[in-house]
Amino acid sequence: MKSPSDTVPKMSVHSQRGQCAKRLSILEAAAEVFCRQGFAGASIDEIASEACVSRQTVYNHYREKDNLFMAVVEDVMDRANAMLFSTLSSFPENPESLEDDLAAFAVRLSHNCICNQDGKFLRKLVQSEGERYPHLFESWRQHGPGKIGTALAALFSRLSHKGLLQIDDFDVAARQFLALVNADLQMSTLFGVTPTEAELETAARNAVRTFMRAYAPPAVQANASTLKTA
Amino acid sequence: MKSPSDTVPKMSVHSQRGQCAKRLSILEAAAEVFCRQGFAGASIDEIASEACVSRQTVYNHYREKDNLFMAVVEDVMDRANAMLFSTLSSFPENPESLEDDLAAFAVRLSHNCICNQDGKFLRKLVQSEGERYPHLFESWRQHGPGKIGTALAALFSRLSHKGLLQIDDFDVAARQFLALVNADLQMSTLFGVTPTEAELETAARNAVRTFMRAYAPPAVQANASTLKTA
DNA sequence: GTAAAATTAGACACCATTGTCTAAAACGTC
DNA sequence: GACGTTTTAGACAATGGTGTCTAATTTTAC
Repeated sequence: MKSPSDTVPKMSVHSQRGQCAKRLSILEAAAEVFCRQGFAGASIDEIASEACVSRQTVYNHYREKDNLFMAVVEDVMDRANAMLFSTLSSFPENPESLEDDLAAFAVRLSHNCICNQDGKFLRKLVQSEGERYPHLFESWRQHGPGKIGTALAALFSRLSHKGLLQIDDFDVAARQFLALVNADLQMSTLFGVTPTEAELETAARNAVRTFMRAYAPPAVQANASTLKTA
Repeated sequence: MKSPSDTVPKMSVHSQRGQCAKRLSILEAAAEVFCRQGFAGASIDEIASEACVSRQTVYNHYREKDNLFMAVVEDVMDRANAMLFSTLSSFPENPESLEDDLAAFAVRLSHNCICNQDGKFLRKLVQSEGERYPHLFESWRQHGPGKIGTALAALFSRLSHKGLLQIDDFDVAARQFLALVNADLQMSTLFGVTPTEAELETAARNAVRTFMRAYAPPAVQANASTLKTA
């Protein structure tokens, strides 16, 4: 559809903006409604109304409900993926204080990838429709945030080689790190409440403290012990 | 409706058994279908057919869909609750080997309360309908398996007072224990696959090892350290 | 300003589902 | 075997959703 700009600069930015705005508006509303009501419970009318758009416009852009659903999933996954990469790139590879820096990283991870709207959507989605759409689950695991575990494992492996951590199984450690970060947030996230920044920090502190106690090398572990008993 | 048994022993056990069997069959099928399709996606026809019962019979017993749904939730919660209590009562209060016994307990917990059909149902349910039916979530948290954390905290507190563990915050430790046990299983449970007994045991071992490293008192911790380096 | 494209409201056929009703059949008790 | 209860199949109206169509209106491009 895209024509070379030299011959046909027909569709100006403005026109695309108009269409694009509608598309985005629909996508956003659809994500919201699908997340709230599930696929079967969501109606096109509701989505259209929430997007401030006529029902017909929805059909013009996305032919049918299934199609819209797929588009929403793809959109959310792309965004979540980008956010995940961006957050992972802030992993403390040369930490000043490993515990502090890991905790700060854990907060960013919760905030950007787990507790936000996209994270919530994907969790609900994979949980409720993952069995019926196996390719959805597979795509989530391989190209989406599901691979977060693998990525973290690689990062921990580097810290371990530097002698800052003492880890035997990086994949297990990565999964445990994630699990610990989630431990205090699960109640909130399950219910759909976004935790406050303070809650996020407390959860991260608790998680990292336990993680460090389990995986810090002897020297640092001794340090942590004295801190604990102090 | 119930009449005193001295005047009207009309309905014999047999007749009740017939009705009871139908009721249970419907309840079971409904749980299955609601779990698979969600509330909106489940149809009475499908439930009736899966229960080998006519649609009218479903309506005779449970008037309307909402009512049936509530009944299913209550039934599953009661069963899950009973199973939870039963499993918690097997917590190793006087352990021979704390690590081994905790791991065995973790396996029982996963097997009986988390990875079974009821656990899966409740997780999907609370995740997908918890926001729309707040009382459902509240009931899950207070009277259902949601309080598993609190119960575990009390048990850990006893171990801690005995000097077998060194825990500062029992609630945090309990949540972390559960999170660690789930860490390796989340992928499977999210997808809906029931993990094998071997996977359960590996997951439990990994979880308890990390938990012990973080919370074992100095003497035992030294022991674990030597084991680790050996 | 004009023409093309996009958007809108509304009507529409179609289908699935809910919940009711009825008459026949099956089951249980006595 | 007669009676009351439960179950069943099927028809049924009502509802709400999907997806299509059309004609009018608005937006955008030039």
